[in-house]
Amino acid sequence: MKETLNTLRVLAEENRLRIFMALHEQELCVCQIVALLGLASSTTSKHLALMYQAGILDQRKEGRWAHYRVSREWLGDNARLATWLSGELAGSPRMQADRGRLAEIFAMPPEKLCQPLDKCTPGKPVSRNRGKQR
Amino acid sequence: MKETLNTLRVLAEENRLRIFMALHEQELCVCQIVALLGLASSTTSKHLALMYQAGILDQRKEGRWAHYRVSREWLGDNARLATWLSGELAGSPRMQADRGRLAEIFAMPPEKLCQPLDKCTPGKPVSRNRGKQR
DNA sequence: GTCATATTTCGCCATATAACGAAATATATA
DNA sequence: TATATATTTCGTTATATGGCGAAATATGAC
Repeated sequence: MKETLNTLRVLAEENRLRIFMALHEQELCVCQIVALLGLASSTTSKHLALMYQAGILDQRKEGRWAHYRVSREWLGDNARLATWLSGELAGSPRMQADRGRLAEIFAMPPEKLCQPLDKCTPGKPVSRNRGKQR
Repeated sequence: MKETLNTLRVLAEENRLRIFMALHEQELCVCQIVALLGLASSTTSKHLALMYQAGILDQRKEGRWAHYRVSREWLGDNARLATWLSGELAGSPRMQADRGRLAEIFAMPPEKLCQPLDKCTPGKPVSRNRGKQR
């Protein structure tokens, strides 16, 4: 029960739900999630760590960047919960707005935001509008 | 999203999860739930009210007794979540202990606990071991 | 009516947690 | 090495919430 309870507790927070939906189908680096949520990076990092410790997120470190996404294993083990969540949230105005915001983030010039797909190197020109990552 | 968030928040608490599992397949009155959880009746009542307001529980008032059960409508609308929850929790030692405790509660003499099926009237003899209600 | 009982509401206390900024850590670049 | 940047950790603060007991409410019994 402890684990079930922890899963519910971790997901029962607005910004973590937003993170879940954003990382459900794509991998993002912390700075992108910070830009999406509009929270302090320290706060965002804490949310990500909590979700990672709960097994909901996978982490991939690459240089100074940390990339997160929803764990495939977790999705497999909690398919019904994930399906319920997606079904409930997909049409929510808040999540639709987040999807739009994410498109803006992907389109941002490299000086403004780290660019994980291109090693987040500011200064080097980076192609825009690459679409979904992976 | 608000409603989804509220559902998660309400279920992300140990005693409310125990209530959910106990009321999933049977109706119980407050005093039985108090006996099951071992909490003060005021605390138990607050949990029940929270779950009722979230639409998770139905309430049926009969005389001075209030009977609760998981709402059929809610179960229909949140089947995937309910299935996930039941699957996660059914085998949990805590929930198994609760099932055992509930059997004891059903077997209790009427002087010790209200007996909703028999109108909870202390003093009148009440048949025991009636098995699951409705 | 008065009394007893089931439930809820209220007030209070202790703990958990989400937020921030500052400091620490880690890594790439000059 | 020194600097810059991405991320995490730490310390603090404000708010939310679970717990209890006491009081209030509601209903049945006498």
